[in-house]
Amino acid sequence: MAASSPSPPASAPPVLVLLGPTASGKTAAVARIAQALPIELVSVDSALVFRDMDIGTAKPSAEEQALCPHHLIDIVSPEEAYSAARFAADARRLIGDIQARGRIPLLAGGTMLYIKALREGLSDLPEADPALRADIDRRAAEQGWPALHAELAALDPDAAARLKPTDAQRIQRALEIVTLTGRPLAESYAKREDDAPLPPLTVLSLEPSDRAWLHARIAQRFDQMLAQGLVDEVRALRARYRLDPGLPSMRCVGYRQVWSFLEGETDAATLRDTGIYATRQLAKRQITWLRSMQIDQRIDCLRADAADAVLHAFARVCG
RNA sequence: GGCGAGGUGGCAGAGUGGUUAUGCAGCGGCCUGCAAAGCCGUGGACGCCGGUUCGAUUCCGACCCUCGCCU
Repeated sequence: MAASSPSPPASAPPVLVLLGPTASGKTAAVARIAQALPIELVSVDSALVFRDMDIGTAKPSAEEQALCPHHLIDIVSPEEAYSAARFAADARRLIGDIQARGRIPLLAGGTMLYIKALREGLSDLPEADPALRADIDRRAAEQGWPALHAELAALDPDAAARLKPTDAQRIQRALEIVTLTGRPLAESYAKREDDAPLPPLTVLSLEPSDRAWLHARIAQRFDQMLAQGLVDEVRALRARYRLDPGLPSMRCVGYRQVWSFLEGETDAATLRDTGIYATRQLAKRQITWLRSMQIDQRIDCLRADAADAVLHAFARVCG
């Protein structure tokens, strides 16, 4: 449930968690830890799950991945969707497996909802229904989301009252749940999935004390991605898979902007600008998440020895 | 040097004699099976000097600067 103190009893094998916004240096810290502790990495990242999306997701290199086993990377096709619920189940299973091997699970990434889902559990809700969603999307395109919001209000006034008529994604999900269960949303939410208790988590974060520093790093990194052939990567993806811009994979930061560029909707300068803007905005949302989360220790990623600081903090709880 | 156009918030870009568009960026926040998603909120401006006026970002004049054309 809640995170453990930094020094849990020796009887509880530690589960390490490292969170941080994009470009905060998580990958470097993981590499450092992998050389010092018997860890297996569980990626907490909604973009690293996609196969063949390497450059734009800043996927750890083969060399980095060789330092220790990596999990939940390259596990779905860009044509598919992953989810917080799948993550929670996958991570839970992996933690058990890794500990059974006598190794230490390190969960690292920047998708805070995934960690929340793992820590706090989810309600017992129906999973996504692609056909139903397609139908809702079609009707939204014809009538607009406010109309669907009104439809939800007729079915479940309380649920609708909680959502803005503009909040497309949540209106869709609420409609989906209410339609599939035939019950008010609040009733569905009240039923939690009953999971076995999770081992205690030791949660660290890498956070920038200076936003300008992060912005500079983001710009530099995006330029690097472009230089490494991000545009060609997306071109290849489009040739190899049946993709459309509405897919979760193609809505990822960078990929969405390249898609638009390849469609001829924007020029190269706009691609660079919007790619950087989108990355900054992602980082901002991640930082907002972190501010409200329970974290055992926050480490400033501007520190030259940030990776070492993370390692030392984790080494301490590992005894 | 002459003529023309223009100088509006970090950027782009409307507009008005009095109630300060808008977009982008930034910043703050929300977050239960798409979350690198989706959504909400938000500060900030009229080149400079003088004049007209009850009142000028808006009208007039000078000046400075920018761009284009001409010499």
